[in-house]
Amino acid sequence: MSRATASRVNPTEFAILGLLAEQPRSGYDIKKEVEERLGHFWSESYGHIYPMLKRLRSRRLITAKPSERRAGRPARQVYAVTAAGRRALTAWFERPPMAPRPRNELLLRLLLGRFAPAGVLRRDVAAYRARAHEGLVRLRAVQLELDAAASDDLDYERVVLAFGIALYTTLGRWCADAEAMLAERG
Amino acid sequence: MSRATASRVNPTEFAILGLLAEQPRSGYDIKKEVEERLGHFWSESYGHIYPMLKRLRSRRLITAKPSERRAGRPARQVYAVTAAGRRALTAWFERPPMAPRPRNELLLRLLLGRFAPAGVLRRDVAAYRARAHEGLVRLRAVQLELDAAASDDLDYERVVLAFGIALYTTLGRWCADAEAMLAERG
DNA sequence: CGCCGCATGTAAGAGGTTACATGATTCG
DNA sequence: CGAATCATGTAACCTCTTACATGCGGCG
Repeated sequence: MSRATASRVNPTEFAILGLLAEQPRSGYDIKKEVEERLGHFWSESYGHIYPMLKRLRSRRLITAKPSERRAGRPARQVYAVTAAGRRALTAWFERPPMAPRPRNELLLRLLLGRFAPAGVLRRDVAAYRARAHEGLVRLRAVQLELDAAASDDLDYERVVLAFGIALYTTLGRWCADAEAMLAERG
Repeated sequence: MSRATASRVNPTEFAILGLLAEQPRSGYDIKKEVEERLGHFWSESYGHIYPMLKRLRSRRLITAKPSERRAGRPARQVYAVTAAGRRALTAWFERPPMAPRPRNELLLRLLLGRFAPAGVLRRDVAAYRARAHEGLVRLRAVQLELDAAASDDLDYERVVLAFGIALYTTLGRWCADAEAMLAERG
């Protein structure tokens, strides 16, 4: 009755749950995995991961157990999803993704460009282009690896990769055009 | 001394400051302007705008005065930037934009695709494509308007518009490919 | 009369980052 | 020995959204 709560879902929670569904990991591993595999379109900080692990555990969506001692490495907790955790993961997929809150500071700056001191926008666009280029280089390297291994399991990785490559390529081209416009002006 | 504070800047603050630099506006106007002109790449809520206006005012970066009565409209506060406000705006341009925290839930879902119930990802990608298409249609309409008015002042608007069009076009294409892959699989 | 658009604001709380605290082990 | 990597966590704080509260005036 009364208020239909339902909706509230925290995507970070499900990023963690999903990574743990792939295989058991520690908080540290999760952070690494996010950086290496999802870095181009996702991010998490320790200060968010650890409290979230605690919370997921208190809801019995994951379990923790200390890993067996590995030669000269500090102790670590390894987390794994429970059956309830997998159900929660499925339920998350069921509801559509939240519309992202758009927030592109570079475009905000450009739109307010008449108030910008000379040169700063060119600098910013150039930096943006450098990032896009760097991203593209890295993703192409990943692409080589993926092309080598022909497995259907990797179709999802491939489609995500294709997104990144298409995006960085487009951004790079746009930056070049934008820089040309800015150069003409100033 | 001790800690070098310096860096902390809130982009919302400067979005507001920038819009007020263009012309004096009320909180309501700011919200409208953000939605209409920046909606594709920026967003703000009343719950953030009003407290921020208060804060900017307490720092003397903006001033407030009640608007003259307009036929049958409620009273409103109109805010305008001070000289100090313009300096703060310039200082903001001086420092490079913050790197955005990447957070694309659709890609997260795709990467965890093996855990998704059948069909949901196709649904999500289709919705994404629909949004891209809708965005593209709207921006093309804006483009027609902009092309009509040939003014250098609008170069910034044009370059931002070009960004949106390039992005939505790329996203639409990628979605089509992604849907093809998903259809093949399931 | 009730709803819609205009208009301003607050309170609670979610979500997330940064900085800090701690400590083991490996490598140069 | 010092630096780097591995590893876990907490506390303070910022940012921002949602839901709520309030009220005017016009229109059907």
